[in-house]
Order: sequence, then C-alpha cells, then structure tokens
Amino acid sequence: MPLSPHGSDSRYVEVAVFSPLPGSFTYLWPAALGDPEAGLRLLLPFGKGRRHGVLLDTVSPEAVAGQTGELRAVEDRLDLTPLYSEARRRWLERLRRYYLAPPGEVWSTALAWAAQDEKRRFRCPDVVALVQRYPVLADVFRTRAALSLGAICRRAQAPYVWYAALCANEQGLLQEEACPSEPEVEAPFAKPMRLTGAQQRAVAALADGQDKFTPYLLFGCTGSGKTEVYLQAAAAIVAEGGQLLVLVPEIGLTPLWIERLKRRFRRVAVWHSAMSGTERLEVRRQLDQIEVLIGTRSALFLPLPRLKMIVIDEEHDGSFKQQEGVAYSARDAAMLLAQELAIPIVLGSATPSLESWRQAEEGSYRRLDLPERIAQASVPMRAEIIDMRRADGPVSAPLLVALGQIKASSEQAILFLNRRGYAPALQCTACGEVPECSSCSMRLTLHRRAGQLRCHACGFRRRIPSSCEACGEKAFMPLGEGTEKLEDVLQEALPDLRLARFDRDVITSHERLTTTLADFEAGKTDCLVGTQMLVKGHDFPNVTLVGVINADLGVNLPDFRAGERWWQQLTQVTGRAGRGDKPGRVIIQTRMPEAPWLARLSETEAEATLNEELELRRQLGFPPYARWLRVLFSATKAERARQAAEEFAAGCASLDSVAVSDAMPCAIERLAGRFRYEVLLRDGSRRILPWKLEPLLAALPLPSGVRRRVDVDPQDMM
DNA sequence: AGCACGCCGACT
DNA sequence: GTCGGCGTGCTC
Repeated sequence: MPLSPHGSDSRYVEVAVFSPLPGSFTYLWPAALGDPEAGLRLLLPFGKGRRHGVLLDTVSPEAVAGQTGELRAVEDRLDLTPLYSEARRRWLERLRRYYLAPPGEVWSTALAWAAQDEKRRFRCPDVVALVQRYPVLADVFRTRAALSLGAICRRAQAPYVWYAALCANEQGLLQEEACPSEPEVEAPFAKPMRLTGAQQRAVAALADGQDKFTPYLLFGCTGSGKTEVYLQAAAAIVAEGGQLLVLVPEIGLTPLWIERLKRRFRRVAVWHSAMSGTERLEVRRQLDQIEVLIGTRSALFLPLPRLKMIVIDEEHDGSFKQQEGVAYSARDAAMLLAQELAIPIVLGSATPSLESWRQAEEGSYRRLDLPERIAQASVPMRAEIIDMRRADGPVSAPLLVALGQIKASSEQAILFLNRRGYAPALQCTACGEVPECSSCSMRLTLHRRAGQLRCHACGFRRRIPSSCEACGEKAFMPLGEGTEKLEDVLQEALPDLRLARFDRDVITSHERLTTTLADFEAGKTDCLVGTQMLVKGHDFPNVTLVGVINADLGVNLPDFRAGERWWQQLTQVTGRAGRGDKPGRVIIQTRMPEAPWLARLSETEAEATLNEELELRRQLGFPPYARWLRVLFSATKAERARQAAEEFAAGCASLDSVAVSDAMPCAIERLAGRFRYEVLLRDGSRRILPWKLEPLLAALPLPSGVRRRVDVDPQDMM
C-alpha cells in the first residue's frame, strides 16, 4: 500500500478512544493513511498524551461542521486491515448497547488480546530500498538488529511510522521475526470413546443444528460424559474446516481438559489471563490454523475466522461475568455472537443457571439430557448430614474417622470450606474490638501464616497488631475458621495425612494450579482443602470422600440468587465423590440439619429443584422473569454519592413499567476509600431495560468526584 | 480513568 | 522561603 496522498479532500472519522469516557470522538483522517476502514486500530493524540482507539465510521464534512473546537488528526494506523469482520463489529455494538458501556471501553476490552502488537519484531535486509520507499524509516534501521514496533516508533518520532512499517513488511522490505515457539509435544492420538445412547442422541442433535444459530442446553450430571459429546461434535466441525471455541470458568482450565483436547486435535490453542505476551502473540499468529481454542472468558474476543461452534462449559459459573470494567457476561455475549455469526452454541452444566433453564423449558434452547453416569459402580450418593450444633471444632468425629480410613486405603479426599485465611475476623477478648479495614466497611481477615490481617474487599494488608488498638490489651482471639485453620486442625489430628490447600492465597498462578492438581492426581497428596475453587469441574477418579465443612455459609446472604448458587456449589461438590469405579461418600456438616434444602443435593433431583426454584422466581417476578439493572454511584464523600444516586433515581421515574428503588447504601457501603450508593431498576416486562436507559444516563451529568457504574443483569449484590 | 493546574501545611 | 497535599476540570 503506497503512502501517497489519496486525494486532498479532508475526511473525518468517528473513533472509539480507549478510555472510559462516554461517547465517541471525531478526528481528521490524513489521506496519507490510506482508506479509513471501520475496525482499524488507530494511534490518537488525546488530551496531553496519546491513546489507542478504533475507527467506527467515516463522517461527512457537513456532520462535522457543527463541531465546537478544533479537531485533531489521527496520528497513525496500527493495522493494515481491520481486526474484526463486520459481523463481529455489529456484535460489539450490540454488546455496547446492552451493557450501556462507553464504546472505548467495550473496544479496548475486546481488543486487549491485540495489545501485544508493539512487541512484534522486524529486521531490514536492504536498508537502501527501504529508505527509498519509506523515508520515515530512514533513521531507524541503521543497525541490522531486529527492532520491535515499539522501538521503531520511538526511534522515528514521526507520524505514520506504524503504518509505514506494516506496509513495508507486507511488501517484503522488512522481515518479521518469528515468535520463539515452544517445541510441539506430540500427544499420542486417542480414539473417540464409545458413546452411550444419550450421548449419541446429543451428538446427533448437535450435528443437526450446524450452520445456523442454534442454542443448546446440555444438561448432564457429573461424570455423564459431556466432554465426549463436545469432542465428537467438534471433530465433525473440524473435519469440515471449521473452528471450535470452548469457554471454561476461570479455574476450570485444567491440564485435564487441555490434555483431552490435545489427544484428539492437532491444533489446540489455550488462552487465559495469566499468559505472557509472547504466548499471546503466538496464539494470535495462529488464529487461522487453530482447530480448537479453549480459554477463559476473554478468549471470546479472539477473532477465529472460521468459528463454527461455541461451547460454554459449566455455563452457570459466576466467573463468566466480568466484575470490573465492562460488566459483561461471557455466556450471554457468546449467545449474541453465535446469533451474529449464525452458528450453534452449547451451554453445558449439571446445575444450569435459571436463566438457561427457563430458555430450555420454554423451548428457546434445545435441551439435551445426559441422565446416567458412565461408570456403573459410582451410584450417586446421598450425603450424610452431620449436626454441628454441639461441635467444638471445625471437623466432626465422623469426618475425622472417614479421613483416617481414606489414608489407610490410599484413596483421596476433598474438603470444602468457602472461606480463605485463618479466621474471618480477630477479636480483642478484653474489650470486644474487631479490627476493620481503614478504607472499606469490612472486617479484616486473619492470615496467620503470613502474619497479616487482610481486607478481602480491597486487598489492604497490615501486620497483625500486637495489642488492641482500642484498649491496649494483648488479648486477641480468632473468630470462626478459614481454610488455613482447617489445614492446621487436620494436620494436628491426622499427622500422616498429606494435605494441600487450594484457594486464592495458594493458587496464585496458572502454574500453581497445574502443579497442585497434578500432584493430587499423581497421588502425592491425600487430601485437598479448599474454597469454591475446588468445586469446579475437576475430575479425580480416586476421590472417594468429599466433606463440606460448613454448609451454612452462603445460604442466608441477602441476595435472591444465594440459594441458587449455594445449591449449585453443593451439588457440584457432592458430584465429586466416587467418579471412577469406586463408590464415594459425602459428609456435610451443618448447624441446620433439618433444613429442607439439604435433602435436595442429589443430582438426580436437579430437575425438580430447578423447576421449583423457577416457579418461585416467576411468582415473585424475579430474574429470569424480570430484567434487573444496578447503577452504582461512588465518591470519597458519602453525601456526594448519595445525592447523585438520588437524582438518578428521581430521573428514572419517567421509565414506564420499571420499578425504581430508592438510593440505597451498598452491601459493602465503603470500598477502597469510596462510599457507594446504588439504585436498583427492575423491569418486569424485560422490554425497557437496558435499552431505554441510555438517553437518561446521558442526560444526567455526573457531579465531579462521583463515579458511576452500570451493571446489567447483576449476578450478586456486593 | 489519567493528567495537569491550582490554592494551603511541614520542611531543607 | 519551597515541596507537595489532593480537589476539580478536561480530554475530538
């Protein structure tokens, strides 16, 4: 592509600048940058600095005429061709409108995978030819060393450098250095497994929905062979030259999953947030050759050119919803993408979300059932309920005995406690004082091994104080127990038991996740002690004992979804026991042994439980029968946040058929030094929200110092 | 969200 | 006398 001027008429472009500001920005388009195509990434002067952005559209000079102030010119283009097809651009536009997010924030979230481009390295075999054609690069390649795009730009200090370098590369005047790729470890190919009748029907049904938008709900208990169904459906797609995307929960991206894929497909790519820049670049270069891409929610934004099916494994999992930045749900966003691309999408779960369950019940999603477990010996277990009302420690006698037996028969156990740290609080026994976070309305959690008190809301850490700050006494006592203490208690009671902890404090990287699980699988540890991380999708054939240390946590949270999530977690936990050919045992400790919901934990009753809860939601007019939307206001001064929230609530009164709450303090009233107020909007018709809210949000200017966050379909009220 | 400009306390 | 606290205002 030549750099000669393209005509002297001024052209204007509308740009989504990568910033959290609402709205798009208009820039002058220099003819020397070639044709302005929608979807190109651009380098832009913005305020005092420079930002990246994406070209949304060209603008006619007439439309620009009314613009106040001087327009600035695009400084460079970062791509030769747009990174997204038109269908994907439409998809992002729908996401933007649905999640009421600034366009720049949506695009920067979507294109985060491409941000490593600056590291691409080039060398120049013939400097003379290069300089003749691209004078901007004259002073850059005096050395023969390979330079990164970033370095090229720094040396040139001129506009259009990025574009010039990419053009030169295209014309062979520059050569891009290949990424140092890891040597391929050839996994021995495995044959497809024999399918049960139900699996065969599922695979056939999936084949039936190809090449059109077809949503499925694959409803199968743990161990029923969902994965094999995905794999065989994928094989059919790959055979035709198509590509498959598998999204898994953050913690579900286990070596086991990856291994299974690599044994069945030649080109499997993995994508998760802990990957390095070079690893990302490597995946990016191979987008065209990948057969199956497995990753966490951000993998959804990689533009696989021949994507023919999406699988969302463990679709009910909360980690598909992004909490910071654009509050999107990867599951729902994937649904929209499948619609735009006209391809099938499979949501799989043993404990589906009520959102998906409703769609299946109403026939919008095709339901595929896998009712039976594959291994015969592993009959689903009825849990043993242990009454903890008189217990004086976190582990009951029957559980201890069972753990001892595990060790004796060299089987394995998993213990589940949804609280990390040593104890959720520390209390002065002299005056009753409980240390709290200085910037949040939260008690500090005791992390004894680290010698710290930590805030689980904002991450603040401090040394454990030696004496009470209120009364000066040196008399502290931990309140309650977390995984750290549980580990200590167990180790003392059963010194021979080889324990490993599995929570966010220990599993700090993908590497740690892999090794801890591999050690357990290899039998180097007998028992894993962990938080909800432990629940998700892991499949250990030698685990014959599952213990729930405190089943009462999370039942009574002030959140209508708490019951659903509690049921999902506990059902998944119980499903972990006895998955191979050995029978399993599930022990649940509770202080409410008579509670009716404890009887509902068997997977065989999942359907009844789901229908019952769905009916309850319908009667109450709760999601999925209503659309909820939460708008959060925060400021360092409580009064400001409250006032902004009140004004917003008053402004919402004009919305028809939407119930508007008062401005309420959030469940965590103060977080990271900011006071937070929220307004909850509930749309029983599901037709107003969120689309009709956009003009309202735009019309109400934010008072200075106040930040606003919109959460469409909030998953929790924290 | 950054980033810079703009008015009031403890320091070489 | 300054360095620097963060309040608030702007970004095509």
